[in-house]
Amino acid sequence: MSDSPKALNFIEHIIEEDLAKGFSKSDLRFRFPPEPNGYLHIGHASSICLNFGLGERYSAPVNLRFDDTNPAKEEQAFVDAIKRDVHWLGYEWNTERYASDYFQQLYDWAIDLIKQNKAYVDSQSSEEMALQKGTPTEEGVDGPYRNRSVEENLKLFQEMKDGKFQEGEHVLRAKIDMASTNMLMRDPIIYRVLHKAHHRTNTDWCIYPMYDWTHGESDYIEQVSHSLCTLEFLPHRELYDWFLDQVCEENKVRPKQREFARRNLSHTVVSKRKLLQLVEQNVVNSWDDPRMPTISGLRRRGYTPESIRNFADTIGIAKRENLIDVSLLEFHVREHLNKIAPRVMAVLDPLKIVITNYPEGKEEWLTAENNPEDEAAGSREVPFSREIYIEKADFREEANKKFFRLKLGREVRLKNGYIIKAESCTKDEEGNVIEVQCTYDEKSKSGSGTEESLRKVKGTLHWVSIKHALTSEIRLYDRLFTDESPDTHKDKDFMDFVNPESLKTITGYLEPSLKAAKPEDRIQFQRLGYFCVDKDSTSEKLVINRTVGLRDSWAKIQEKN
RNA sequence: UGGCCCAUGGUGUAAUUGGCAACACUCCGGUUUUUGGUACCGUCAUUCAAGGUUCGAGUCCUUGUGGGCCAACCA
Repeated sequence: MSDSPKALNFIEHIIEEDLAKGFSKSDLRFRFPPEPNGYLHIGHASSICLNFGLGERYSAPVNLRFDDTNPAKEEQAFVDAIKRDVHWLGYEWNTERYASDYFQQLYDWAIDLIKQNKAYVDSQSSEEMALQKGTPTEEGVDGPYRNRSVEENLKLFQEMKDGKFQEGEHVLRAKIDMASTNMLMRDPIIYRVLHKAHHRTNTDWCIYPMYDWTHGESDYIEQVSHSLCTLEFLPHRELYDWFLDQVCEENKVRPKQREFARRNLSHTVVSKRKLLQLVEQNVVNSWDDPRMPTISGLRRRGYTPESIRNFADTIGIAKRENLIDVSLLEFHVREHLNKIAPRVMAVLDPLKIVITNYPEGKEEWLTAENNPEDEAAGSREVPFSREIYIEKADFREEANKKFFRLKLGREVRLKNGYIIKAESCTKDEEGNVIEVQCTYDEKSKSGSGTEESLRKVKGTLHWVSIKHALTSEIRLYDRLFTDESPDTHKDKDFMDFVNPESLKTITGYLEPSLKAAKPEDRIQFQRLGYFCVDKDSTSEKLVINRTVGLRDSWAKIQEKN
């Protein structure tokens, strides 16, 4: 894979340099480190694809490591959901790890730090400590407990561990430099007291290590060679390295933290807080609502793992601010679904057609190709009869030459069927067309090979036999936000940009072959778009989500007029 | 009145490490088509600015401009 002609991203360049400098390829190791306090979303997918993609490229192991150091926020349910989502994306982790597996080691190392006079127990309030910490432009000052004796520190830390203190009474801090230009080096807290049950260690501990102390050391324990995180952790690197300096042994791999810019997707938000707000305020129905940018939402929407991986692959990875247009994501679903989704006919906005010269009561089954992109997909039979539905938008009494569809006096091809001609139509009191009377050319049947069947007519319409149609609930999804970057406006709340038409529920009429469809089945409704059977479906009634519409150049032509 | 990071078409990412600015998406135009889909072809940049080094700069240096991050007992 490493001889792939594809251009390398800057992380890969770093790895190649390390390799060139003598780092052993067999020592390469990566990790994906989610905190189990929420659901994975499209932004995480980039990170997952980066890390696991590196694992594939270099045949290196990738661990799934849960960064579970804050029992106040973390739950087993999230662990399960995260594992399911990573798996669904198509990745296998080498080993499943938990930062909590290392609590004892971390504790032992903390004792060493204290003994070396590199850590101390601070007994001030967080407000007092914040005051001493200074600001980005002002140096901090040493606090009153900074020079406690090693013995006292040892004793207090032991008592913290033994549960002798309330939350907030004491913390353990690394003794680094209160005057550092890097705020994170101003004696960062490494342990706090938390009387909370942990989803894995239960009540074994009442002190919990902080992120900075935990993450790098966990990388070291796992011998992760390249620890990749997002840009906001860049200032943490100095601390990451400082902590590593305290424990690193010479013959072991020293992990290297490198930072990349998180990918931002247009027309959505991705912060856990905002996603939660959408759920709680019932803007969406759940975390896996098909409008959510969560992996579970995308899955339910009908996205394929391949399309998400291809998307992640083409957007790449870099260090600059970015806003990736959803159209790129949509391109990748269409690209994949075009290859794999069986074609099927469904009418979503029906107009009744009566074929007046077709015998009443007659029905015949026509052969329809399942997927023109995939011969192996075979064919199926669809029923045809005297009364069918077509889309309202496919008929006009009069129209100019650009309108390739059905109009009075003109012909059109019914997909997989006959050529029909519109003769007349009937309207309701308001003037709406409610039925069109057509005649068909009996010899024009698709695939019959007759001269008539080979006639070129400009338009081809999808249709469904009324008598045979299955009715189903169709959920038409659109972008959740009308603004491309809803949460970056200084004067407006992201909720102001919620698209009121992000979901339209209608009734659709489907060809009967869909009867056996199951949740997560993906299909193309010809000329309409890609759809996916929803888990809300019952044996009585299908519920079908629109994943994404087909590209629609007709809509563009109309927009221009 | 600090420190650090970043800047390449409308969008995202490349550029063999100083040698013809490339790929994908979008947009627009066209060819093919029993999906106005797919496929295929074509158009769209003086690389934030100004200086400097060099035979040669997107790449190196300086300054400026613009954007981002940093003061949670979160990760």
